Parts: sequence; C-alpha cells; structure tokens
Amino acid sequence: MDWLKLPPLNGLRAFSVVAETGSYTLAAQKLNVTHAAVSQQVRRLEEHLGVALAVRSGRGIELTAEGASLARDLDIGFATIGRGVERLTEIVENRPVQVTMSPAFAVEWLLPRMAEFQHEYPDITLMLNPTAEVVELKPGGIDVAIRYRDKRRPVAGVQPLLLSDMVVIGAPELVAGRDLSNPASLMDLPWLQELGTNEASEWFTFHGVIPDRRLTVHHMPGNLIMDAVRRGDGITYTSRAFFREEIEQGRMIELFSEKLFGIYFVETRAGAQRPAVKAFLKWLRAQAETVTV
Amino acid sequence: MDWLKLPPLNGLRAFSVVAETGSYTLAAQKLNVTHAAVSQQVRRLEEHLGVALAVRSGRGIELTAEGASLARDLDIGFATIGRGVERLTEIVENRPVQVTMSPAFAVEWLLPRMAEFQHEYPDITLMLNPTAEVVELKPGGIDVAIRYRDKRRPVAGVQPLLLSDMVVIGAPELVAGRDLSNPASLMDLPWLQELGTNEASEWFTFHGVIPDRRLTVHHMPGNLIMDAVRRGDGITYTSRAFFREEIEQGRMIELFSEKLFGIYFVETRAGAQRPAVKAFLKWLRAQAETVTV
DNA sequence: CCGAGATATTAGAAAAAGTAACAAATGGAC
DNA sequence: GTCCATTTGTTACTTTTTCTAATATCTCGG
Repeated sequence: MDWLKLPPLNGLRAFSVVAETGSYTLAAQKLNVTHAAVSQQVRRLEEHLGVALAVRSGRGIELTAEGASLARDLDIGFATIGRGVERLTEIVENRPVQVTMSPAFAVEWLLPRMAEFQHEYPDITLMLNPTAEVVELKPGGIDVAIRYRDKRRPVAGVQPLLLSDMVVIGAPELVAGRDLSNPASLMDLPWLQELGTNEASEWFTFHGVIPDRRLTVHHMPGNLIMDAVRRGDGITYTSRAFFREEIEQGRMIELFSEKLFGIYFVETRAGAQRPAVKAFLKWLRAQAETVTV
Repeated sequence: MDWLKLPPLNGLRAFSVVAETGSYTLAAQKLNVTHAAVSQQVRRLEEHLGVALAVRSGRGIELTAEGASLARDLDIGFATIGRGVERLTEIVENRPVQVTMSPAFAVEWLLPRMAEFQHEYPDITLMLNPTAEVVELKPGGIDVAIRYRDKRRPVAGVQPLLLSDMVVIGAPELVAGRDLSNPASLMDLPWLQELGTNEASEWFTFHGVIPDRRLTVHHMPGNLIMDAVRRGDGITYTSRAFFREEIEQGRMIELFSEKLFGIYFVETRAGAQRPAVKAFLKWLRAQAETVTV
C-alpha cells in the first residue's frame, strides 16, 4: 500500500467540505471553525500537492479541474469511511450499559432500585458485574463502576453516590447476652468478609487492638454475606445504609460505627458517554440525593 | 452528509495501518513515528467510538470483531482517497517546470543555456514566462521565479544566481564621436527601456542629474531591447553579464557602470518541490557558480 | 525464572491547528 | 461613479493535538 504517504487528512477533509459547499465560509460553519482555519488547511494541502485546487472567482471560489477531480474521490472515500464508522456506532450505541460494583452494593442497593430504573427507562438494558475486583474501565468494556472507598483517603473529582457510616453489625440471636462494649471483645465472634479482602483485621488494627488469638473469619462473596449476617452466621463490617431499617426496627444490632467513613462513588471511563450511559448516570445522581445516610 | 462528525482522521489512519500490519510496532515504522504515538492514536479513537478495536493477545494484538469491521471500511475508503491523490500527483509531477523571469534575462542568459539543460535532463520540459511583471508563486502556477533586484535593497534568504555590475551600454555606431564623460550627456541619446519601468529617469536621479529637457525613451519588451541596442537604436541600463564578450571585443561600448548593483536571484514557492523542479534548481545553482561576473 | 519482543503509560517537548483582527477584492445598491 | 455588504486572504498569537523518550508491563520460549 502506498497511500501511506497520503497528504494531511484534515486538509483533505477541509477541502472536501469546501468542494461540497462551494464556499470557505459555509465549509467553516459545517466544520465548526473559522473561515481562516479552512483557508489555511486548503492552502497547506495545495502546497503539499503542488497544485491549485480552488481559485478565487468573483465573490466566491471555484474548483480547478484538479480540485474537482480530487473532490470526487474524497467524497467517495470519506463516505465509505463514514458508513463504516456509522455502523460501528450503531452497534456501540445499542450495547447494554455495563456496570460493575461490589456484590454487597449490588444486592443491598442497586437491585432493589432496578425495577424503578427499568420502569423509567424501559429501552435501556443494564448489565451488572458484581465483583470485589477493581475492573478496568476501557472502551468496549465496563461503562460505569460504583466503587467503595474509605473516606479517610478521599478521591478527587468523582461523583459521590452514597455517603454512610460504616458499622459492625450482627443479628440479635448471635450477639444477645454478650458484653461487646470494647472492640477487643469482637474477636470472639465469627467474622464474614468478602473474598480477597481483609476487613476484619484492618478493623481491629484501626481500633488499636492487636489480635491475641486467631480470628474466625469466613470468606464468601459479598452478596452471600448479607444474608448470612441476617441469619446470624457471623458479624461483618459494612455500610449502615444497607441495614438502616433493620437496625431501626431492632432486627439487627449495630455494634460499632465510624462516622461517614464509607463512600460509594461513581466512576466512568474517559471520553464521551453513550446516551444510554448518560441516562443511567443521571438516574444514579438523582438516587444519590435521597440516600445520603 | 453526516460524516462531518467523523472521528479523528489521523486516529483512523493509524488504526487502519495497525489493522493492516497486525502490530503497533510495524505500523509505527510504516508511519514513521514511535509505537507510543500509534498506541495513543488508537486509544483515543477507541475512546471516541466507545468500543475496543484491538486487544492485547499474547505478545501482540488482535482485532475485535468491531475493529475488523471498521478496518475493512477504512481500507476501502483510504484506498479511494489514495487513488485520487495519486492520479493528481501524476498530473502534477509531469507538468512542465514553470519558470518566470525578465525578458532580458531570458534572452541573454537562460535561452543560450537551455540546450545544455535539455541535453542534461531530456525528460524535463521547461515553460518560460518572460515578463517584467512580478508573478505570484502559488501552487499549480509558476514554480520558479528568477528575479532582479537592486543590490542596494538586499533580500534575505534567497539563492543568488547572477551578481553583476550594472552598465549603461550602447553600440559603437551610436555613441562614437560623442563626449559622454558625464551622466548628463546621456540625455541626448535615445533610451530603450522595459515596458512599465522607469529605469532611465531613475538612473539620472541616482547620478544626481535633474533632466532639463525631455528624454527620448522608447518602451519595448525586454527581449527586443537587447537586439535594438546592438543595432544601435538606443542605449539601455542592464547587467554587464549580458554583454560581457561584446564589450571585451569592442563590439559594444560601456558608458557607465555601477559595481555589483544588480543581482538576479532564484525564488521558489513554499512547500516541497517536485523532482523536476528540484533538478532545474540544482542545475541553476551549478550554472550560477560559473557566471558570477 | 530470565530475557527478548511486544504493548502500555507518562510527562514534557514539538508541531499543528485555530482564532481574532485586519486587509483586499468584488458585485450590487444607490 | 461611491458606498456597503459579503467573501476570501493573511498574519501574529494562542490553544490543542501529537510525538517522543523513558519506563513499566506483559507474554512466550528456552
């Protein structure tokens, strides 16, 4: 292929629009630049090719024979490219919105609200990816990530979604009748924690407790933890928002809490978002206002 | 036309080459940039489109389904554009070299050397445009201008071609037996000068002579002036280089001279020159060395 | 487990493109 | 004719994009 030594493509595009509109001024409007920019692009292209493409003619311009010939080919070429891009865009636009989040968040927060979202935006399909892993946001992959971050290490420039106290929580049948007034006493209870994390021992460390005996920690996926805690299989460290009603009604016991230590925020990948993704983000923001616990 | 909102064209080109070569490294070589540049172009394109086009695969990459689809269209599109440009280039490359210069220079300097040039470069056709007017150098028009400039007002950054004393010259039969020892005495002789110029009165002014009677000045094209002067129809102000031999042999009389006042220089239009133009310029430079009078 | 060969990512340098302001040419209104 | 609106042409300067160089990361084969 020897089209590698193509002239400046932006100049070609500019000239193509000039040829189409028959005017620098109109072409500039179409391209959202000033006429000076278009004029310079075409001049540079002419210098590169060593041939005049358009000449002044009265109040406007007219193409030279060479210019007209080139314009024809450019039109066909760019149209081909445009069709290819368009087809791709259609595929992309219609792809479901890909969202990743922690299993706990999915079960306790998003899933309960999904029906409402679907009612509001029946045409948008959400694909959830509940995982504790941090998935990279790249084109063609995950569109939106809802992530948890300890508020002690705040992250700049992201949309907070849920700001909540973090609590250690357990079912009444598990904790009843015990003296749990100091952190160290929690070492005797079984902890449930997300696969691949180490929340229990971090919690003790943060409270100045150096474990003097082996902790009982069961690792399991976040979505199962919540039910297990409710059944009384163990205690866990999580957002109060997920258990607010149950705590108020006495169906769960809050053992310790850290004020506003937990923050869930929304992260999107770089670049422009598809309409469907924008709609989901808008809906998320609206939800966020109502749930700052 | 809605291909106005095409993605970044340079990104498309980069991706197209990546698709063709199947490698960022090879594509970078073809495009004469580093692989980092290609990588970034493709990444930006992916962000713009919101779709992955190529994914890492082992030690190299492979295209996604979307990438392969786009690559096909790009290939066709760029090929179309490339063909159009190529056709244009061929027309341009084969166009004769367009040279403009003063009629005097053409007749006295260039034409006598043309045969030699044609012998050296039989494939290159020169088109001469002998005119006193300053023709604009623009793409598709004049390629090379050989211009005269009074050396008192030097011009920067151009290739000098002929540096010569300027002389007032006449045929022996016209000037014989006259006392022409001071400038004012030249007012009695008929002057021949280029159409549209005013060399005669400028010469008198420069020599501090205020004409006290009407000058006899015949205007005619520069090429005719030289022959007319030889025939003895009048005197003129010109480069000594054009008459050097005749002066040495006494066939023409040098009346006055200004040391190195005249300079002919070569000017080319902006941008890269076609091979034929380059060859002509090279030849000109070689000639220049031999004729600094 | 190492090293060759590939892609990925950055900060900062270099190049390209765009803007604003003004100049120049033209055709029509008066 | 002169004036005026419209369009292209030009240039200094600013902004944006692109490229490079350095370095990190990943993968395969010995």
